[in-house]
Amino acid sequence: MNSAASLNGTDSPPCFEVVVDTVIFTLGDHDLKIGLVEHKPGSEQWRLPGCSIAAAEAPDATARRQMKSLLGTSEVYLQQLYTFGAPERIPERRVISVSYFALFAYERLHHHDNQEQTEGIDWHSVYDLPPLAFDHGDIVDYALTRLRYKIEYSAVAFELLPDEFTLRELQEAYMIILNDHKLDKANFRKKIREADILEPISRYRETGGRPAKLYRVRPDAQLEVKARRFFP
Amino acid sequence: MNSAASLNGTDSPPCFEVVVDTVIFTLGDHDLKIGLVEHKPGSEQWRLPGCSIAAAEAPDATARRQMKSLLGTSEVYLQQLYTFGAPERIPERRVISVSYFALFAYERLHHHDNQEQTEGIDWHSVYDLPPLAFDHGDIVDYALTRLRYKIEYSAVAFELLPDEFTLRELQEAYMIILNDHKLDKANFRKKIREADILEPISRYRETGGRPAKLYRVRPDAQLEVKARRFFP
DNA sequence: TCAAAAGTGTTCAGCTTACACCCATGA
DNA sequence: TCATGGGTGTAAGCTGAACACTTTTGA
Repeated sequence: MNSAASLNGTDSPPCFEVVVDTVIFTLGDHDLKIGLVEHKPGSEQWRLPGCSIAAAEAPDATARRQMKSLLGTSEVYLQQLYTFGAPERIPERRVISVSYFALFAYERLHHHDNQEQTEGIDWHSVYDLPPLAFDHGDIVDYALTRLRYKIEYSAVAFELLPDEFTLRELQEAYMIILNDHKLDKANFRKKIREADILEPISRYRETGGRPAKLYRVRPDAQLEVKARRFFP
Repeated sequence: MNSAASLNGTDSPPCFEVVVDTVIFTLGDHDLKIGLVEHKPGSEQWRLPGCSIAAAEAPDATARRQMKSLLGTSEVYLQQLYTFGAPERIPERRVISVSYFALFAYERLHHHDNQEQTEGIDWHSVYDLPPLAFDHGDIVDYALTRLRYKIEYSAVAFELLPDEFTLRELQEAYMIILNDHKLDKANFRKKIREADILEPISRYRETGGRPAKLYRVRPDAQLEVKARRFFP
């Protein structure tokens, strides 16, 4: 009954399978979507794409390898989220999951070289998800919360947009991710202008009315905004 | 060379030792300190207290068990931070570390029943740390960053204070943690008052001058402050 | 009566919010 | 010339920073 024994490392420690599960976000059809795979073929249940960590591999590398395999590129914004390890999270197995989120521009799904690689993945709106296996619903909830926090003090929203975009498209990205469609256009634009992270390019996007100027992220932009103090 | 094989789980996945490493913060002697253990007896190197996850144990439970063992109580604020798993992080071993931070009121170190339990731990100022083994310096840096973020949008600072405290003591806690000793007294108090999370008790603390009213956290207080928007 | 520390009110600059307005294009 | 969406300026109100002030105790 002496728990100090295991603290001292005198027992031989147990051994675990460790996987990386990734919530891949993308923006398309005016919606925020994540990539899911069918849990069992033909079943109505879905799960996050997951991948075992290899023996001599860092978790970050596992996540990148997974993106390369699923999306055809590992040039994806990736961030570790949380490690889920409740013993009962997967029935009759003991798997510890290191979760990540990935941000991926929708246009790249249809333009990269080996398009067939993405076939295993189905895209589902985060606002209308099917039943998810295991604790993957919790992982998605957590990923969405963290994504919303993240876009408020850094500029990761650009990772979900094409290289060139209009200010309206950027604003729409924020509104979709935050699920808040009441952002004021004038104030949004002023903030973006003051943040000094975009530069206009000399082309325009055709819209229903006046054409919209196209912008891109300044190559030297400082995307991490210094956090203001909430409290006190 | 087909990475899809391991994605599909057809290979038998490798197996890892997984430990919990905890950065235990406390406030004392007008300083922010963390608990360290000697890496090897008599060496000048230190490390974070760590503990292997047991076969049927959630990582959170491992962290609580560790606190019970080290501090004599598991009633400690605990939060998971990040999972460090680079293959070279520990020479000649393969250990994945799920890191946590813990917040613990200093007074409890000297008042709880089995005081001798804390003997393995030495307390070191985060502003003057000895050399740390492995990647534990990175873990501490990250924990400190996260603690500073956390106290700015939630009220976890109280976890580091005794049950009863003066407003000056609270302000000092913030100044020490943020390493910013220029907080304005009047503005700090106004913020705290408006946050409506404290209640005065009818006793006072003797100080050098006018006695200071003692406060405690309101039992029904909403300690997580809703995040304001940084960006846009 | 003085030092020390607790505790409060007031001003001003800067930011957020709300909203009104003009501009450029296609039908 | 009208509908549509792009794009901007400004006034009102709120927040935060700075600072001066009063209060209560012990020496």
